[in-house]
Amino acid sequence: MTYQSADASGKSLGTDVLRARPCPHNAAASCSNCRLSDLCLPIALNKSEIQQLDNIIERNRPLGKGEHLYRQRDEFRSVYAVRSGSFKSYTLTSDGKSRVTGFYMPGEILGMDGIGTRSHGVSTMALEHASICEIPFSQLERLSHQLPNLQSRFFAIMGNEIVKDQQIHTLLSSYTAEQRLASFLLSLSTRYARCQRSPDRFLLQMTRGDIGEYLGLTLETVSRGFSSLQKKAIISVKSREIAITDMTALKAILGD
Amino acid sequence: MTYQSADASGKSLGTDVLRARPCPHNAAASCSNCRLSDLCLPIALNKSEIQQLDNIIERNRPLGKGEHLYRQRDEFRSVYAVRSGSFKSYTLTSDGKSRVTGFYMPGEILGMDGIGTRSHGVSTMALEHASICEIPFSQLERLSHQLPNLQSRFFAIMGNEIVKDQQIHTLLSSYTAEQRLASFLLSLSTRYARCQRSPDRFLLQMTRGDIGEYLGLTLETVSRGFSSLQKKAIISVKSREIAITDMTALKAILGD
DNA sequence: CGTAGTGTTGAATTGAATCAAGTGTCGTGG
DNA sequence: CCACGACACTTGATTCAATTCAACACTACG
Repeated sequence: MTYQSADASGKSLGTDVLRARPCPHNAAASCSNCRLSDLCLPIALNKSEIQQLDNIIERNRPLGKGEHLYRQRDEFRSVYAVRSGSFKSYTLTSDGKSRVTGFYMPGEILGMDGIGTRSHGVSTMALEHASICEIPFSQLERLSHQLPNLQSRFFAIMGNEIVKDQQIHTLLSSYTAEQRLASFLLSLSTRYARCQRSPDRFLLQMTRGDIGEYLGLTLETVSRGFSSLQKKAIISVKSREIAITDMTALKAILGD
Repeated sequence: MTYQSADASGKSLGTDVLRARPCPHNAAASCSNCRLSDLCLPIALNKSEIQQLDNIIERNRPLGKGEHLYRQRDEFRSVYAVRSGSFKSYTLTSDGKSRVTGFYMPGEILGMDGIGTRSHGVSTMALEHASICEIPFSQLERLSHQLPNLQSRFFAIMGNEIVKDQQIHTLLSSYTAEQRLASFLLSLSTRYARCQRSPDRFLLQMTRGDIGEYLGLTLETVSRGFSSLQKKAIISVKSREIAITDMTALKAILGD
């Protein structure tokens, strides 16, 4: 289900913020008029460059909740920009358990795990109705070769991905359960803000189990963590709806 | 201290393997005759391309043990290829503790954490006498723009770094202390093999504390883990010297 | 020779996992 | 339209793996 219907439950935390402005599914038929263009691949490209990028992008049919964009071991062909909705990437461990490696929101690039190995190291699944821009990598390489700005931009995107991964490394190797959750919520908050949505009131599209698999915790610990943060009046939780009521305190949990 | 002197203690685990073939410090004055060229940046480049790459590389004076290559928040200028010796990258957390984000061995590329942000997110320090090839990034970008093979190669290197980081994410979020150690030793083993050194007999250049900071464990747990693996006759440990005596069993620890 | 850094091991403690029970919600099909 | 089953979530009790605290051994080096 999408956030709209969840909000329609009547027991929602608050106003219509959660219902407002779903990221556009069909609106943008090109990068030029996509309102995510200032946080996606096109940053730092001029009009004609964006036009050329546009030409190689394939805008496929939207994915339904639970549908896979690609699966672990699939041959790598493309990277993807999230246009609307959200995704999770995950691996299956040798004993069959799944581990979430990342969540992706509008304007973010995913699928870069296949670039070096030519095969995807993780599976990626839509967490809700979602749409993507598919960017065939061989064409992206060819175009990057013609447009220095695009090459630079893609190097930067990959560099940022590396930084993000290193930060998670640090988080997993030294934070307590509550610190991990605080950090997770803050990350969602800034990313929602980036795509013009409320930074202190949003709907989780993933389950407690997904969050746990991402943060190295069990779903019970995630649930207890939310309860505990709520008891401290730092957040307010109603099932998937989160409101951050004391941003300062939330940040303080990460260490003073 | 270098591995030579440690080996000279007289209580070494075995033969002269640890002493043999230190990765060359001064030998390679160019990529063309560097014996790491088949695992470093030059892979997939032809002779003339390697020549051009060579021209932008700066081969600085070697670093002594404990010296920094760059520090967190330093302006980003270059990426680096390890020529000899080994390095650790680490961050300082808000409460002053350090967390190791990676170890780097000959032929590996480091410093990519600065590409997106234009400033280094971690500090990098030599774990022993070591030498590096500095590759000024603006020049690398310019040259990549001229040489599609180099652009491809660097995309691949960054992609592999992302995959490696995701694997560590999985490791930290689901492995036990002993599994983390087993995985760490296996990683070192394959990387030593790649640079022509023994895969089952090597010297750790990092402290138990470093390993713990990398794997999200305390140094005591690392020490106990080594002792436990030794008791099971899977490895043999004498301070920094490691011999893997039962590779199959070591791999089996990671899950059947 | 003494000191600082590194490593080992033991005992006590603890934070999160596991096990378990129960509630709430949603979608489906009768 | 309601009942049913599947899932998601919460909370409590217990267990356990790793941390913390502590003491001591080894090595390297000024």
